[in-house]
Amino acid sequence: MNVGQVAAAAGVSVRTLHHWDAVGLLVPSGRTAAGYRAYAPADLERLQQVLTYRELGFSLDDVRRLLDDPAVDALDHLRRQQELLADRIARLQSVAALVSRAVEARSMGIELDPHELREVFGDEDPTQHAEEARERWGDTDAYVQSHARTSSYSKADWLEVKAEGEDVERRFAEALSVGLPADDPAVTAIAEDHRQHISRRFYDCSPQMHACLADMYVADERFAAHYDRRAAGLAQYVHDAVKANADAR
Amino acid sequence: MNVGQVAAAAGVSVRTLHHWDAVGLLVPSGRTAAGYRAYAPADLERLQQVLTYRELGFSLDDVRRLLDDPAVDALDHLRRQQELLADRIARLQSVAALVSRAVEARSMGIELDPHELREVFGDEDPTQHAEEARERWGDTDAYVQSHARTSSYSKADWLEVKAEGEDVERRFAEALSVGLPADDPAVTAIAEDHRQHISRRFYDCSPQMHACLADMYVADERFAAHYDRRAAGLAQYVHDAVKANADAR
DNA sequence: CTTGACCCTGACGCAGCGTCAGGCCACATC
DNA sequence: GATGTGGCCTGACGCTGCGTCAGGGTCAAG
Repeated sequence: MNVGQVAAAAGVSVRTLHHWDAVGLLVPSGRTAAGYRAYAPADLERLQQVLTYRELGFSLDDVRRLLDDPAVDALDHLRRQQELLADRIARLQSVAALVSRAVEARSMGIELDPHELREVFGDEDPTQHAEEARERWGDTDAYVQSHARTSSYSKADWLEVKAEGEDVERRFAEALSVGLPADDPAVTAIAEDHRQHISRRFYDCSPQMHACLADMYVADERFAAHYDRRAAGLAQYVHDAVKANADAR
Repeated sequence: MNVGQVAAAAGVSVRTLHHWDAVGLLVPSGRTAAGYRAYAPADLERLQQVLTYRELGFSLDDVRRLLDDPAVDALDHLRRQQELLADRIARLQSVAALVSRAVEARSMGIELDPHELREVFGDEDPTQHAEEARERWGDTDAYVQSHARTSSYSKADWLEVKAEGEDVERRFAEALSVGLPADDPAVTAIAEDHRQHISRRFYDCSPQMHACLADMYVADERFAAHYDRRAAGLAQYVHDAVKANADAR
């Protein structure tokens, strides 16, 4: 096979193959009389491994060293690539989950601490963070579902979501200001509306899950601050109302 | 604050701050008499945002535009970031699938043929043209819908989708080879199946939209080449069948 | 007043290619 | 056999996001 065909098959440019040849990463095993590069089947196999390692973010130099190590054979490479890919995918998924959380937080008017964002991208143990995230958010299904839904929301959808959230909060604040106890049926009804808002817009939120969220509203400073900015003690009030609503169900 | 302090605080090099100054990404709001860069609190705030966006993989140019354009808000960026992450995850998953197949093939002593390569890395990979697709169709409802659906597809789903597409193409090719005219009911029926395949798997595709797609199948070389590789004239044939089907509806 | 740790502005280098430029091959068509 | 047309070749320069000197001014302490 000549460069053009190989490039098309591999989804890279001819220039890229030239470059890989020049740096000794993938040197075609033959040339035609006219000097055309001729790629043999073995070259294509190496090409596939180059592509995979490159996809994984290795530098060309690293890839070359990996593939030129005579102690490691093709099958070893493939197995290693499988592991690396699995790690990488898991890591990206945890990043995606974080971004989703940022989107949710944003839609409620809360800015995520950039510090927190950076934690994920730093050189920390990815599994550790994934566990922590799962601990905080309880259910991975909720993530997946939330992401699936919100990723198709238009700007207008987001405005609606925000308006709904606003409305619920306003009603909570009003109930608090007129002195209704948090377990009053009128207030737990607002909590129920809140739960259904989440279920409709983000993910199926059971009363138990909702109670979990409520805990976070007081435990997480940012959420607490968000509510308390509207009215002093609102975070605790919402928490109590949600708990009362969950108990009633 | 001067460069050294800011660099230490932010965990970047002084050279990096120089660079960001030079390209207008983060220009300190003051200079001392001696020409030393003087960073104000507002500069540090901007720095935080730069760091965050940079971690998220935006180019410096993009970051500058994001921060300097008051019309776009952070929510948009986060959502865009969600999409990019979903794309990358999907891509890595398909690479992982290929590697797994390569392992199986290897352990059975079978060589992997170049066609397999193309499936993942080449022009038949469904995620490969994601960037271009966004550029061309990013604003359309169809794109948004398609992305929302496909982002939740598993590896197995993709295999099904591909098999369905394969089947439709095979039937078209067969109809062509036995000499059926493109507007024969048996052929427009295949076109209809094709349309419903798209509607089920990607986005609601009206007959009109389908006709538009058909135009592209002959106009866009890559699509044309894709069909014509299976059988000479197939792109045009599919185009005609789809048009006839659209007219009949 | 010196010393050493800062700061400044160029300027070059690096990866991993994209993108011409200039020229040779291959195959089809007139 | 001439003439396209398109693919191949080898340079060579450009780009991003800085690292890394080089040559020189500045500041606070001793």
